[in-house]
Amino acid sequence: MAKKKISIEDVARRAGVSITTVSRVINNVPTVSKTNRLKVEEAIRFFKFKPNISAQQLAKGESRAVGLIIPRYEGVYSSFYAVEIIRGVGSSCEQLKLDLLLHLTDGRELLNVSNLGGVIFADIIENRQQLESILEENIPCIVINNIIKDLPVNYLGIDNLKGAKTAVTYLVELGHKNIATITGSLITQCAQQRLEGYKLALKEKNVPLKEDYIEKGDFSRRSARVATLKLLDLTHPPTAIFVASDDMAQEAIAVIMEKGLKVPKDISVIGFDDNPASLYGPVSLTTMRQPLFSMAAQAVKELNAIMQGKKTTLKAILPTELVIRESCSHFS
Amino acid sequence: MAKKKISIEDVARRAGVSITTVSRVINNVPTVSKTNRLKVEEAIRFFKFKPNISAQQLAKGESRAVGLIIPRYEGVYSSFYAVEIIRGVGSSCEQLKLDLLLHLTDGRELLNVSNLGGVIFADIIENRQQLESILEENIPCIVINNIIKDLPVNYLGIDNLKGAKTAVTYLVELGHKNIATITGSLITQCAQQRLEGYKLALKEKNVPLKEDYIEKGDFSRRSARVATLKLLDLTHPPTAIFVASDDMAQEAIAVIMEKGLKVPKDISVIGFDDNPASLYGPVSLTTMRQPLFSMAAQAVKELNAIMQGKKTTLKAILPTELVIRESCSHFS
DNA sequence: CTGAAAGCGCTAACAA
DNA sequence: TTGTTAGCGCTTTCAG
Repeated sequence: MAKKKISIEDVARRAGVSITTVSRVINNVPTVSKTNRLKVEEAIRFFKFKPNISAQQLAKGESRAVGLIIPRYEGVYSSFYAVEIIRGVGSSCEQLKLDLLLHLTDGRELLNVSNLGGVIFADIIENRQQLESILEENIPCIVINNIIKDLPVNYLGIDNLKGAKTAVTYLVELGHKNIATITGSLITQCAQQRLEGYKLALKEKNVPLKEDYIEKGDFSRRSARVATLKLLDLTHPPTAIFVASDDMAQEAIAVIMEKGLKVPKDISVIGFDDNPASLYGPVSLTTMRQPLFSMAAQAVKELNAIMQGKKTTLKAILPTELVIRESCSHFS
Repeated sequence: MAKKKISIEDVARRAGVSITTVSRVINNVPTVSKTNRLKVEEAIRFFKFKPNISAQQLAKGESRAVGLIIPRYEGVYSSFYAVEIIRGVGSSCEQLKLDLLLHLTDGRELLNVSNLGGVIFADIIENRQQLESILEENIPCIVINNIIKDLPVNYLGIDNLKGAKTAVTYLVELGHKNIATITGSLITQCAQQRLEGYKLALKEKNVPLKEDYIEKGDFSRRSARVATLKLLDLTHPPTAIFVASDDMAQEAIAVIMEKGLKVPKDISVIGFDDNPASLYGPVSLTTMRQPLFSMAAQAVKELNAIMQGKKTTLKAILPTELVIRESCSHFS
């Protein structure tokens, strides 16, 4: 902590007022005379005084800091996901003047949130214990990117099921019958849901499900490459692939082109994310847009409202949107 | 903050000891009898007691939290850089049981670090004021990815100049005479240094510098695409390109291939980063490896040492390393 | 080995 | 509009 110790008292002395008055100025309490306010402000500037946050938190019994808990599973970081979440949360925190405490966790130990005003869980993977313990402490909390029905918790998720269904239905309606999928890491709820949506769409459209057409990836480009190669090697390769992330979809397209095939002429590819990078490949990617950044930003706003007692619960699921570009075409 | 208020006092009462003894147990002070220690531990478990961090900080006058300040310039996040830094810092903080406070900043307002034990600046871009003010406060501080000679500050940088020079020299030694470069965002020191290194290498090898061969990018794939197209449209297009980031290099390769040219047969491309994604394109990328993750992780360790008074200064520059893969070949 | 008591820097009644 | 005073929950002398 800071070595020098200019405290509220020094400021008070120089301004010739009580520390209470200084405190009032700091906290923008209106009942301070103009003269005193000016004197205090001068003294603050003079000392470059900044209030001690720990003391403020202790005295007020509240905090303007939010904790962002990110599970540390293999490949979170390569998945475009973590970055968007951190950006969204960070940007909203900056706007609302909230401090942001970032916690990468393997879920093994409980969190001490005594200096936090609220907590955001960016997905829940192998760390339900932490969530449950936070819930007991009765501190404002929101889970994002995960829909949790069996716990009394606020969440803000994305409709991955419907998103995937929309994507695959789109492929079916383009005339495709042989539609494969490359999944994300199935320890995540979103990857599970996207796989579910894939199955559901086929079922509704009476397209038979082939186990060979389901390739398990883990959101890494590497896994997408392996998966795509396997799909291309099948006796009856698919004519369309639904890939669980844009990043993996880009890799799939690269592999397909390396084999001398064309996208979308020979094989259609649809992704999931709407990663801006998808615009600048050899073929611009048709994809399902999911609002990660705004989900994260909104979560902070909602959390802030809850922290201020303006709101109590939140259970919301954000929609995705089909973005049609060049990587899918009619089956011919 | 937590609504329930089990304090050290509750624990003391249940254990039948003074709060001082409880405090001793919490802080692992050895002078506590085994019986008392056990009683206290039982009570802590019973109440699921977690010490109030703000109170601890206030009483101790020190903090185990480090602030990571990330400048908010256009495109930080698309640059692989921020993610690696956050990962490295986050991972080290977890190991050392340090809290991590993340602050995305546009550099406009000063930071209140009263609840921090130390600060890491991830690059300095338009926020020197913040740095200078921190320096005045005399709080442990390290700047990473930036070499600052004119301020008495600890830094841990990367030898971008030499790295770029090595890369370009490698191209020259492969027989190339027409070597272009696509720069990163020149408001960053690293991009400037890489451009400098490019020029230096050409000079040393007596290869004339052509202004046409210097294309300004900004670390985004988009900018790389534009730049590459311009280079290919020149009357005498380059036979080799040094690109300031792997991400941009990948895009350059994509563009080159779209034009029906081959990498490295027609044009050699070398990147900078050693982004794992570079392995999985159509051509695996030759690049300069820079140790971002470990730089960040090391910064935390050094900062921790400084916070504990075990060390006082740090001025270090980490080397880069040429990683030869498939995207460069002899000029023929 | 243990506990009483004095603060850490600030806020929040309560009086004035 | 202002100041006095009593804490917030914890650590840390200092006696014992």
